[in-house]
Amino acid sequence: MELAVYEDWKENNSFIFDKDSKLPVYSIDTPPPYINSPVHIGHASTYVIMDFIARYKRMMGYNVLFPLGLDQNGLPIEISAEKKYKVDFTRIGREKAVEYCRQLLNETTSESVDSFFKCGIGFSSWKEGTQIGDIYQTDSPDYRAVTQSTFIDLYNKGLIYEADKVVNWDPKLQTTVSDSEIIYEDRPGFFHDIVFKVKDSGEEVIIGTTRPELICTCGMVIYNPSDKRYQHLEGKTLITPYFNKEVLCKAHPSAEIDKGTGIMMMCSYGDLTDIRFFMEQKLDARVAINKNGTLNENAGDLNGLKIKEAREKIIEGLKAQNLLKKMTPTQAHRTPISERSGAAIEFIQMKEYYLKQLEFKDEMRRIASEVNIYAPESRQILLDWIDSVSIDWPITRRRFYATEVPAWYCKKCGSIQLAKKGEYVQPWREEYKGKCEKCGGEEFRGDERVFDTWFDSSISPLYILGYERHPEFFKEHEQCSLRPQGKEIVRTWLYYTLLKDYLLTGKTIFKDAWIHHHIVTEDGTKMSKSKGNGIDPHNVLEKFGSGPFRTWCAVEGNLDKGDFRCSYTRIENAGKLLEKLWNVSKFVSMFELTKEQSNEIELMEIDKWMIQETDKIISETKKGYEKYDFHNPSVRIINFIRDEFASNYIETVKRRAYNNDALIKFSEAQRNAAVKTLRETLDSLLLLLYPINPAMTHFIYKNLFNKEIKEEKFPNTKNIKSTISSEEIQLFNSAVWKTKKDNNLSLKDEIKKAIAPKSLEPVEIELRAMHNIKEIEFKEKEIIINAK
RNA sequence: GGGCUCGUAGCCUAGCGGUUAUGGCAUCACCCUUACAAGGUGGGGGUCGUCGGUUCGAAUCCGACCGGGCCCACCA
Repeated sequence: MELAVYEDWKENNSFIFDKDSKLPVYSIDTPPPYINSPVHIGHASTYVIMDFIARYKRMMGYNVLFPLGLDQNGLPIEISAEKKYKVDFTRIGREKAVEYCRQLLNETTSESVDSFFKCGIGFSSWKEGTQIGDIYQTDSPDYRAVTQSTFIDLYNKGLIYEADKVVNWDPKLQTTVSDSEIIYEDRPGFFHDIVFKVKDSGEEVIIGTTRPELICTCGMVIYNPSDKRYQHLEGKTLITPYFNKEVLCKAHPSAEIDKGTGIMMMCSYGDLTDIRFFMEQKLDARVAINKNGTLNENAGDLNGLKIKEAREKIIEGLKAQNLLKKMTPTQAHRTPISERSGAAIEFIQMKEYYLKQLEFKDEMRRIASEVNIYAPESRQILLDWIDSVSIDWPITRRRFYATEVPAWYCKKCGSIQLAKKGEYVQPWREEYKGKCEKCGGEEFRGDERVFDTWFDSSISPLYILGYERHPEFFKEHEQCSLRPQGKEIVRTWLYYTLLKDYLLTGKTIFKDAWIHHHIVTEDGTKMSKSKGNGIDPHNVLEKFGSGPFRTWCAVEGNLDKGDFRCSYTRIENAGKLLEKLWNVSKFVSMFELTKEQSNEIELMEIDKWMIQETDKIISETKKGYEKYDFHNPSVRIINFIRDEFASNYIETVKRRAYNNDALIKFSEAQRNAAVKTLRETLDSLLLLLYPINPAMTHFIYKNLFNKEIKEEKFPNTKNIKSTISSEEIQLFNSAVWKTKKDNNLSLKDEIKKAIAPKSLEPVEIELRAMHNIKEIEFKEKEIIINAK
């Protein structure tokens, strides 16, 4: 049933974004999921909550831009293509690699798009295209052209420079590897105790190392400042064994007293600590490892040997000179390993482009404080990250399926030639059309590098708002209303977006950011494919439908405050809450008013009470929804429907609505008032729940009021006051029910006498009719029920 | 190792200085009452992680510790 509703909305482009509309725009920078992996329950939940936001904002009169993006760039695509077609990209060449990626993407049915559809999400559009609101792909020429044009702009602003950088290098696959692809393994190794000599005294200093072949790159020897054993070496010059080079000895806190011999040699590019050390001490890094995993001329007679061979050779050499004291096996030497090849990672230097960020840290702090972050606690993640930024942003990678650096270099003078803005170019396979601006040269080398994935994705808000492509629209709506995203990518996606868009436009790109936590398993641990403890949204949708799932997303808790625990039972239980709404609606739909009847209304006190209570819940809900809090309002609404509306109000006015009781007769106007209040209250409640449960509320609304709920506005308060206290009426009804129960009476049985609080006096007739009370007396606060 | 965050009944959650701690799920008992048994009504269940401190008063503020979770880094 609900799928038919969704289908209908999709067919009729019900939520299409009209960029020429006069309504205020509310724009959502929806995170583009990777399309080649199925939707995870975590994705499904967060997109559902985004849909709550979009639907609520539409009810508030906004023209909501809620586009779906599909991320089709980068490593995940490359890896699955390699796996699927059983090819090795480093062997087959770039042309073919890109073709395989394209093939993979063509063959991938957009399963995730279908899942979002079945969740009842109302994106602005369901068709792919380049108009504002359309489904967009991050690998489309349109998107990539914008990415390239931002590079050109930033380059021309002098914010991008090229510099040498140390990269993770996989010598086996011949490629750079990103940090996330590195795993650490405990590999057995050896501590080699080798002998350094003090230059002036000839004193022997024993240093332990696991990488003796890197002695040639040793730039300094350090010990801990509080280590008494070595203090006499401060400032002395040591001679390295085998290579006989001079290095300085200094105290430095990164040497630990208990490790090895307590004194260590710092080599360029043994590991990342070394790299940082060299930068800090401003030492010249001497690179000894080639891309193919062999040592170079810096390694003296080890030149040309593979790392392993070099290590064996130098050990022999040291032994011969009696400079190797002993080799101690270490069982747990944590070694960085390439996840894909199993090869030990080496660190080598390569030229990369950098985007300046260090000089904008203060500006970024200001921007971080300007964005409204929900929940505010998450702002700290961003601030902490800004504080810890210590190098400019390296934006280039040596990969295949990503946006290319739009640059060529003159073969004659080496100067850079940038592509024209607005065109998507692939310099690695295309010729530069033109002459060198500097020397008039006509031959060029195309840049072979591609951009870091965050360089692409950090323009998503610009892209969806028509940057560079729909200038008039962008000019008017350049601040994006909302960035919804996970907390784990605050330091990447959120930070880089704020940074890059500030550098491009000088503005704070987002008004609000909603930072969500994660969906975890029932025992609070992370869902992971390898453990097989995940919950598949397809199963959930198949078993229960989107209604219970969406309700669960709303009532479970505040996803911006902490993790959700997920299980089938929890979702199933959430679905039960909807049953009440359905039954209540069935009851209310039994009563209708003709035009004449609705003009003849005499509100009784209990009706006023219901209207007053509905007013309260409308304002509370609005307050919550404004803060992207759907949990507290939805729980309140559901409780309200059950406790106040169904159990108390409906039970009380039931007889008045039927008005066919032989003993108690109500006037026509009084009866009409009950029906009107029933219908109007339900109307409001359905509207409040529409963002959470669009299909069910749509269905009821259509049947009951014959109107399209998606075109309705958020309900207004009526400002009617009542003297009845909610607490007292609920307590009184409860007391009667309990007395009957305690006395084994049926609910129809008679109560002889009841004493009720004074405020309930206006409801006397209805209370008597409802509970079958013979005599009722009103006193200040008391409730006494006499059954017999 | 560094940082962030969270510990409230079997499970989840509200409260975040002031009567007897909120609600849901689960559990137990009773009930086909003309919207509703995929339901209704009622009940039981808590030393608010532990230990100190501030205060007339602490779940709430401060400190230490214990235990989850996440992010980052990973050591000659």
